[in-house]
Amino acid sequence: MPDEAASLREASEAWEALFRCQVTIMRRLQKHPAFKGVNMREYDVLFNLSRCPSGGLRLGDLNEHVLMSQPSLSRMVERLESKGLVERRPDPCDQRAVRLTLTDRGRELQRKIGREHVRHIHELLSPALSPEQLRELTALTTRLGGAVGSS
Amino acid sequence: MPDEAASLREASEAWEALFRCQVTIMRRLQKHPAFKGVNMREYDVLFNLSRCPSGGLRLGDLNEHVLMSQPSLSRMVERLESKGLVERRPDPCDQRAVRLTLTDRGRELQRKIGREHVRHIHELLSPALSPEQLRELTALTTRLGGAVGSS
DNA sequence: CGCTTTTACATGCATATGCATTGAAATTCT
DNA sequence: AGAATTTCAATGCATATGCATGTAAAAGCG
Repeated sequence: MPDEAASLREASEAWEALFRCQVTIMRRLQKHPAFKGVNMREYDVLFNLSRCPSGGLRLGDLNEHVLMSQPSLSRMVERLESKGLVERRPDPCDQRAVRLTLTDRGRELQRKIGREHVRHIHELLSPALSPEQLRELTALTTRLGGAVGSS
Repeated sequence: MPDEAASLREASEAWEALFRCQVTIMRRLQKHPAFKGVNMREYDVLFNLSRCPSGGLRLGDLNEHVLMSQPSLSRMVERLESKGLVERRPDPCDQRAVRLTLTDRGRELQRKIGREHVRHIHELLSPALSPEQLRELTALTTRLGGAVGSS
């Protein structure tokens, strides 16, 4: 049986390293000129909407993928709508709900920012980790996120 | 020579997985009752201050470890000071700078929250990854964060 | 079926955040 | 040394965020 204290430490060290790594990379990424008109949080919303079938995504479902309170997200979507990037329409199956979709302009902007963003990510990560290490990191974080999300 | 497109994809998939994993875990962690009086961002400041020699940390240096603008951090420190958790005193070597230290109350609070926080982290991560995997994740993110931070 | 409870999103309001800028001290340049 | 530039933190101001709550639709229940 493994030592309790060591187990606590291994977990918190992993989280600390993951978190700090994320902060460091995020600080770099969000300085990129691509995020001049739309910040990373807003981009993340556009990105999430771009990755879902044309039916659209409900606000609550979107909210699960984003680090933000429901009211804040509601207002951000409102702003994105007034910028003509997102469309909110009532869900036919549930009159309380709202279905969100990208407008054409929204989709276009997401793709444009996405292309530059991906290149920047590549510039930051590829010099640091080998392809195998990148895949290993992907596997570990995918597994971890999945396990925590469904528990 | 590796394929350019594949390399772009590997890097952005790794970042996407890391980022989403971080969001999922963070959403869980910040709901913990330990963060009732002091939120995670504030705790992170206390934590960073707890990890530095008694001389204190300069605002700008602290800012590099935290995902926040300099003015926001300046004001957060102001609030933490008015709560009696942090002390700001002029840096003897540089009259422009401020050196931040935890007060006794601040250190005590950080430790108290830290203990519960560590336990919660353990509850979330340990069922998902083996000790070896946790160490592997620590190694990869430490390396990545280090490389990006110093580039 | 009517009544209670739960779910999905929006709003009022206080507070936190970021951008642009300032103030002041250190560093650089000539 | 003196002027120009850079660096560190604080502040004005507009905006974004979160908490508590409101509104309305759906689900549960006797």
